Amino acid sequence: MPRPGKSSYSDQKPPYSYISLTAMAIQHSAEKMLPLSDIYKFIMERFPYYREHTQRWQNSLRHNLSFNDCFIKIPRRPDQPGKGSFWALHPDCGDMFENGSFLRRRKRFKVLRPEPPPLPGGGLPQFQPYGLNGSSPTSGFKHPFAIENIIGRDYKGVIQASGLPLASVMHHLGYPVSSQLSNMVSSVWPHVGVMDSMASMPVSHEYGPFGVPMKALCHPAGQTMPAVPVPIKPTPALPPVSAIPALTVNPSQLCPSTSPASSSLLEQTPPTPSAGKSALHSVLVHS
DNA sequence: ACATGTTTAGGTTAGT
DNA sequence: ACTAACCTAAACATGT
Repeated sequence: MPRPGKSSYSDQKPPYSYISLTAMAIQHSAEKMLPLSDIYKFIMERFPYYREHTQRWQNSLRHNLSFNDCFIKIPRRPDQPGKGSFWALHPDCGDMFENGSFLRRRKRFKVLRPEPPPLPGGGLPQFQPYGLNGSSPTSGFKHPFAIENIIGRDYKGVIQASGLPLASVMHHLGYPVSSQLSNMVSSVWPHVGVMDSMASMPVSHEYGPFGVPMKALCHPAGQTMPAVPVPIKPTPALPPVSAIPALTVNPSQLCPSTSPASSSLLEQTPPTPSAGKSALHSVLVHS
């Protein structure tokens, strides 16, 4: 497998947004997750432009990690000492870019934060629909991947204080519970096992995503939850970084109006045949 | 102290 | 022109 080499784009600013640079770094890692410092390292090693003004762009990058729901934070296990958490890509973020442009993501549906509900036992909460055209929380949205992050962020205190599983809180709010979230957790935390339905979740583990204790993602022992049907769709995988075309031309040339829409990085093709052997590709194969 | 993470605010740019 | 995505700065909180 090709490995990224030393550098590309000389001192020019690469035609990638911070989101795509970060996604590249994460996707290129063996574990599909990286601590912040390694994301910095990946970018600085490959793009000399980012070896300067580190305060500026690293602040922006941290802002992107926190602000964008396509990135999820995964706490370290006790046997993984070090600073900060790992950052991973949300399982549903595989089609963020289209039309050959890595400067801007495809247009997304607007996600509205739900109003915080009363504590459990205080009645059903009111929530705003998200997605377009008033779609319900359980259907019609195209990019639902922000939801678990929002729930986990907004209701972390409730979850931690009550010991309720995140799935229970989400169910309480009227949200579907993504099986992909469970699958991702189990892939990152193999000892947890597969949580493939709300009715059969493991218990007694310490940590999980969102800074929530693992048990909060699982069923309290002895309790059963009503199963919520969740449509399972295939998760498009991000391509290896070697498949991402290097674009050395003016960014305005990156999105020819005649190019067919493409839904994943893997499907991108270089704008010109010669660009196929572009700077980034060449450094990728000379490690 | 410093790195990491969160949030707000304001400006810029690209797509429609 | 309008909107969404993006960039940058900055204040502040938290963790090591």
